[in-house]
Amino acid sequence: MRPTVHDIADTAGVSLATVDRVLNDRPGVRGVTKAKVEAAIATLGYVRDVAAANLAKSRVYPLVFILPAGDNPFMRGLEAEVRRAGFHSAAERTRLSVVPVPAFDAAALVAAIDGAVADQVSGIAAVAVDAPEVAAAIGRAHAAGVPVVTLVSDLANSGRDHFVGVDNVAAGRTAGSLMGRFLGNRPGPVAVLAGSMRVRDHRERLDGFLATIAEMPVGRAVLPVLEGQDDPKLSLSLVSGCLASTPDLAGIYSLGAGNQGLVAALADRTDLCVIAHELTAHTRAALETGIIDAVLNQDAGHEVRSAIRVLRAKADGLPVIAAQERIRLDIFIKDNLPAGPDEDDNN
Amino acid sequence: MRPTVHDIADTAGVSLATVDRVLNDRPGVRGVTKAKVEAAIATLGYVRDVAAANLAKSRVYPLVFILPAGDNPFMRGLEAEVRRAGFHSAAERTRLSVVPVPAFDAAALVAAIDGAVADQVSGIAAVAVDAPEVAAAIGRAHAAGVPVVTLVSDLANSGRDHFVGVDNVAAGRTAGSLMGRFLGNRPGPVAVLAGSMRVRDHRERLDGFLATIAEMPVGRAVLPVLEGQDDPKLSLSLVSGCLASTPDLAGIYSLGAGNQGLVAALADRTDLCVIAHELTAHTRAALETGIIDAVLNQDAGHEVRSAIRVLRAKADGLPVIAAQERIRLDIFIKDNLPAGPDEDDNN
DNA sequence: CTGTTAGCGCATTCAA
DNA sequence: TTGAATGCGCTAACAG
Repeated sequence: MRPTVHDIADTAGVSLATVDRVLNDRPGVRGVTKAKVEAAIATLGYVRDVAAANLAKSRVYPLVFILPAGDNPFMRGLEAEVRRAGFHSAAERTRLSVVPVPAFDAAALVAAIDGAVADQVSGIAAVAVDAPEVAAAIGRAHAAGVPVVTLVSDLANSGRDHFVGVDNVAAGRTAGSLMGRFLGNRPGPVAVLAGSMRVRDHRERLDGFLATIAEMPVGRAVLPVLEGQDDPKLSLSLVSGCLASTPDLAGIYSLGAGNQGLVAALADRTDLCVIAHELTAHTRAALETGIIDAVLNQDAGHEVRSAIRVLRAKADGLPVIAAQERIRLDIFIKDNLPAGPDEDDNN
Repeated sequence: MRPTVHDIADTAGVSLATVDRVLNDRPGVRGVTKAKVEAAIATLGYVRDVAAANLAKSRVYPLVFILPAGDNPFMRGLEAEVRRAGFHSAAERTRLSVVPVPAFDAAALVAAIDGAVADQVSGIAAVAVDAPEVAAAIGRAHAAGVPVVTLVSDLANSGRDHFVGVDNVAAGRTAGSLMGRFLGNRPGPVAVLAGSMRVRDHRERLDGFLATIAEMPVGRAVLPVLEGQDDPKLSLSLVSGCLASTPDLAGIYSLGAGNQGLVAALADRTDLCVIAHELTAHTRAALETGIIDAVLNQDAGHEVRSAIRVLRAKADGLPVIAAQERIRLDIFIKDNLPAGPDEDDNN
């Protein structure tokens, strides 16, 4: 059997309580005693049974996810993943809740953050809106000892403890690279559809995309960004207008919002090279029919689980293993589409 | 707080032991009593705390991974992931071990399987070799009540409980699709490098690839398969020979073995479209220098963790959630390469 | 500064 | 057929 706290207590000649103190480095242990215990730990190769530890603690960790309301499919997917994680969170002794706030509404986000702090939660995950008052609220939470992670869209200089999301510049580069390869030497400009240039993740994706297109051997123009405000109708009309006014359009890069309008505007035009972000019912269907050529995706399930792990670690004052919490950028084409509309695992 | 067994016992007016009996549906409970308890469980919305249950059981699950020896980087990566999982497996009360067997050696694999069964392990994960005696050994293990999962390469009709790995036909299709798009209307045949056509996963990948290439609007010839036997030198000479004898060669698809020789043979030829399987040090470097255009990957970490979950579930007689255990096929290009040589999470 | 003791939620002997 | 009591490995009062 694996060594237990009793074993180290015995071989170190101390009591359980003392062992526990050095294990959780709590104060009130003499240097020599501590050394003895640590020696015993080392020689026995002790590893703490976290399950038992959590059981004994019987502490619960109320974690709150502050997510944009509305019917953005990706955000709704995130929420679904939180609920799914909540189901299994029993063993982890976490209590998950979701607080919806109007999208792009800095004031509402600030209120939600302050509210969570007032509620004594042990961690906050929020999709950041890029505004100074939001940074200030995050700062207050941090000052109050409540760990905060930004989700999907980051907010630097806010004092957030961690960012859970993909490298959006790399995502843009990936899109540009695929677009360039798929188009080959076919002439014609490409268009870009964004939700809003006021959100950081979209800006970063665009930067990466433009840089890669510029590096291509084949020169290619990028039309001015279409801002669809995540509104299906507006997105549809913008894309339709672009198609009408640019007969030689070769491709479209959708930064992540307005995919429904985009697909509607394209109808059955499979001749363009279209690359979009986020795998949802709309993009999946369009991928299958050939309207969209590739979808770049961040796995909402992985993000939620990573956020939970990070918040718990921060709440316990434990270190975060950065390499383990890196969120991958998935590339999907028609042929490697995961089977169901249901998402995956683990992790 | 969440309801516990005590709460059920109280509201049902029975003892803990009785509650436990119906929870784990063990014999020795009258129908009426059982009904009362089940009613209490339902009304209270009880969910069992698995961590506490495992702690109380203090049962350990010795699981053995039978992996091909040798220096195939992917297999060594798998082994590394088993060790990594073993580190965290403490909380899961699993005891992981790795048994190396010579690659492609059916007899050795059979011996290893029978040995594990003799050792009373509670589960076996093995990279299957496609041979009847292996199927028979798996059948014996199954008959002895030891669950078996095949890893990476499957073996149907063997009675294995589950297969952990990617859909290799879809993987081949993905490769063919990318190859076709990247090449566009550039003329020239493509070559295929395999380890051996005797392993099922390679055969399936080839099938998918050929099918997709055949469906392409641009007709394209596929040269006879080069079998490198997972030997760097042989692979190198085969590819070199092919390059010499086929000046208009447009692309190469590497089914998964011999990437080191492939990269060596290509030297600094970045004009070919090269798609390979498995992200290793060699393929990663070649992706960065442009020798390889895309790498298809199955995440070894996910596979190992999935195998563990499945074996534990089988050992406990619990159902496996198929959707949750599906292994994804990752596409990597230069731009979405994960940062470190170190792998990830979760999960 | 260190040790004793009593649980956390569940499984499991051993009695009744 | 049912129940009482004990312990899994660890944490946390509370004493000393």
